[in-house]
Amino acid sequence: MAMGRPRCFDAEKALDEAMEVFWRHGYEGATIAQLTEAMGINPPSLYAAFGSKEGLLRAALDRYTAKRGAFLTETLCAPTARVVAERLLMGIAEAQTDPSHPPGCLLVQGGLACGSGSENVPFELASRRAETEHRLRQRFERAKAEGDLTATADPAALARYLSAVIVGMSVMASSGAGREELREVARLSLKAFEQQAETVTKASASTPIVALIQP
Amino acid sequence: MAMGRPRCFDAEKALDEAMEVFWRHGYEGATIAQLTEAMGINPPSLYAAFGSKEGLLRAALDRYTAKRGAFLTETLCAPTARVVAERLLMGIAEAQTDPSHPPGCLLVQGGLACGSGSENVPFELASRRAETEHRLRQRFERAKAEGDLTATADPAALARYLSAVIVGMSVMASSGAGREELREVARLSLKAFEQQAETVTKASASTPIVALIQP
DNA sequence: CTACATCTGTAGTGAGCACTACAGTTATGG
DNA sequence: CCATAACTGTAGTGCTCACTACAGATGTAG
Repeated sequence: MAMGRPRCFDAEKALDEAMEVFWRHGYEGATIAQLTEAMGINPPSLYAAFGSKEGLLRAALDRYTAKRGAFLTETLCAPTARVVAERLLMGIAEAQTDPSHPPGCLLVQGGLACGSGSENVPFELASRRAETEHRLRQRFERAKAEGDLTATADPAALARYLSAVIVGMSVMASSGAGREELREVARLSLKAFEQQAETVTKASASTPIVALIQP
Repeated sequence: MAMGRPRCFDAEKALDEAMEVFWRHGYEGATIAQLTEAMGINPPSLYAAFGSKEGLLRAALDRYTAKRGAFLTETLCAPTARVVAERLLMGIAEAQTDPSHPPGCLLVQGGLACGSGSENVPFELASRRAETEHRLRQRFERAKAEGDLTATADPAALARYLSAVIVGMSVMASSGAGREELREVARLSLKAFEQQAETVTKASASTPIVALIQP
C-alpha cells in the first residue's frame, strides 16, 4: 500500500555525530539532548530509527568497529608478526591523537563502569575490544606456524599484551598525551617481540608472497 | 562554648565503602542513594562531612592513593629498575584481581569521560595516575645515574610505558581477565627492560645496599 | 540544669533525565 | 485525488538525580 513519509536525515551522518558525542562524554555522560542536537534531529526521530539510547550506541559502535576493523584487516596483511605489531601500534598512536576526533578509543571512552541499569554497556564494549585481540591471536598463530615467531612464542599472550598496550595508549591519549609520547610507548612495546621473532633473514625467507608474485 | 553532637559513624570505614561503590560503578554511575546505603548514613551526614559527591570522591581517592602510594614506595626500594618494574607489575596483577575489591584500578574505573558538569573528574583521576608515572620516572633517572639502566635509556619513556601497561592491565582486569593472564602481560612488558639494563653482574654491582648492611 | 553547637533522620526540592503522545507533514498506492 | 503509512516537531510524561530545610537528638560549656 502506501509507503509513508521518507526519513529527512542521513542516518550515517547522524551516527557519525552520535559517535563523537559518546566518544567524548561516554555512554552515561552523553544525554539525549546532546545527541539529538549533534545529530540535527528530534528525539522521536532518534527513537524511531534506533529504538533507544543503547540501540543508538550499538549502531554507533557498529560503524566505529567497521572502520577500525578495516584498518586492522589491512594491518594483519603485513609480512611478519613483528611488522603487524609495529604497524598496528604506530597506526593506533596516530588514530588516537587524530585532531578530527576525540582522543583515545571509543571502545574505552564509552565506559568501563556504568550505573545500575546499563551494566551491559561495559560488557558490550569489552566484547568488541576482545574481537581485535582475537584476530591478532589468529594472526600470531599463523606467524608461529610460518616460523616468523619462535616455537616457544605464545600467540595468545602476545595478542593479549598488545591489546593491553593499545588500551593503555588510548587512556594516555584521552588524558592528554601527544602523538610522539604514544609512539615512544609503541616503540618500547615492540621490544617484547624482538626476543620472540626468528632472525631477520629467516623471517624474510618466510615472506615469499612478493617474491612469488614478482619472480 | 558548646561542642555539638559528635559524629555517629566512622568516617574512614564509610570512605572505604564509598570507594568500593565508585570503583564498581564509576563516578557518574554511583548514585547518592547507593553511596549513603553502603556507607550506612543518610544524605545530610554525607554532605556535612564531604561537601558534595565530588568532595566525597576526592576523599575516597585520597584514601585509595595513600594505600597504593605505600605499595609504590616499597616497590621503588627494589635494587634495580628492572626489579622495580617486575615487582610493580606483578604486585599490580595481584592487586587488580584481588577478590575482596572490584577488579581493576579505581583511578581508571572512576571515569575516563564524564557528562557536562563533571569534566574535572576525569582530569582529577588522570592527575593522580600521573603521580605514579612521575615517581617511576624519578626512580629510573636514579637507576640511569647508578648505571643499572644504560646511558641510552630514556627514564621518562620507560615510566610512561609502564604506566600505559598498568592502565591496560587495569582495563583487562575490569573486563574479566584473570590473575595469570595479567601476569603474562607483565612478563612480556618486562622484555622492554631487558635491552635497557646493563649486564646482570654490573647491575648487581650497583646494588650494594644489602651488602653494606650485611658485610 | 540550661544554653548552645553540631549531628541525625524524615521528607522533601527543583532540575534534568530517557523517553513518548499527539497532531501535523509528506510521501506512495490505488 | 483520496486514503494510508511513515516521519517530524512540539510539548510534554513520570522518574531519578544531587542536594537540602527542618525538626528532633545528643553531646559539651558554663
